[in-house]
Amino acid sequence: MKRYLCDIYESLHELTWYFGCQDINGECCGDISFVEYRALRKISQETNPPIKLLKDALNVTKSGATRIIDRLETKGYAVRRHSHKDGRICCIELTEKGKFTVEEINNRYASFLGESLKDKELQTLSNINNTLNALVSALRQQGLGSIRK
Amino acid sequence: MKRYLCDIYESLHELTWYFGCQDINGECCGDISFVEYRALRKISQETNPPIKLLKDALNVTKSGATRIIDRLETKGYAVRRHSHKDGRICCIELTEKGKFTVEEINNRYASFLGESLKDKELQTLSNINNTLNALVSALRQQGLGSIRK
DNA sequence: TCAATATAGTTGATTAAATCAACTATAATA
DNA sequence: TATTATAGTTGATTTAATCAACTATATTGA
Repeated sequence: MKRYLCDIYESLHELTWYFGCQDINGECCGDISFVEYRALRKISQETNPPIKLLKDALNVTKSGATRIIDRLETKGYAVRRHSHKDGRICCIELTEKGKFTVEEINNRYASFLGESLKDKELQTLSNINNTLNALVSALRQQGLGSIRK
Repeated sequence: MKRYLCDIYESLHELTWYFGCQDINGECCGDISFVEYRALRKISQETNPPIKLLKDALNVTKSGATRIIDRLETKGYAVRRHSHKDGRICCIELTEKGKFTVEEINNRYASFLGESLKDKELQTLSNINNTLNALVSALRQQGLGSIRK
């Protein structure tokens, strides 16, 4: 049991290295940083999320989130819209450029992954997928909420 | 195939969130940052690695690596030793405090993981482990070297 | 052998990006 | 309607990275 956990932890660390903090061969993100990419991804998965949601998703402070959006806005990847329902909230929306870019980067990572797994059986891929899903939902269940102000 | 890849990529992103960039409930690292922890881990896995190895492992520039070691040294987690074989190289060594700390943090993460998986069969854990290993070695094979100066 | 080149690491200056604390504005509540 | 809570922004500061120039040692090859 302990042995398995340590090995799994070890693997997760290494996976993290590949997917968690860096470009792929220097060609990931053009003029956006990795957190900015993560922000774009999150925005693309939600419908007009408020800044607070990004703060939690990215685990930064709210001023940190404000600034990430500032940067994305300046570079033309996203815009702030005022909420009609609640005047305090601003809803983040991707521009066309933002949508295009997040897709492009997603594809680059996915094809890197595809390249790595190109010799695997379909069954193996399905296994990997199921296993990761199980792992993710176990972790998600346990929580680990945002810890920043 | 494409579908699997996207899902897998999605899971990896989420795993990354849990293990790749942040503290666990604010209680991970005390006075060391996440990259510093990664550096400690790497040092603990090698025998007196030179700075260059850390630069590659952490994907930072060599001056970046120098500074990470500076910090670890100042805080008493590691020391530089001169190589006897090659005067240009300095070998990084963990102090007792460093060894203790990296173990402690490893355990904290592993037990977070263990908590999440506590209801799983041993067989399931074994599956997860095998699957992750397969994934990691596939990625490792494909490369993705350091891209910093 | 020794000049040229390569490698390992450090340092000063700069930049990027985060934090904190104080602030404005709106909404919820009692 | 006064109080409190929530969403977001801003100025000042801090952390930690980069780049370019540097020192020191090792390797190479004419």
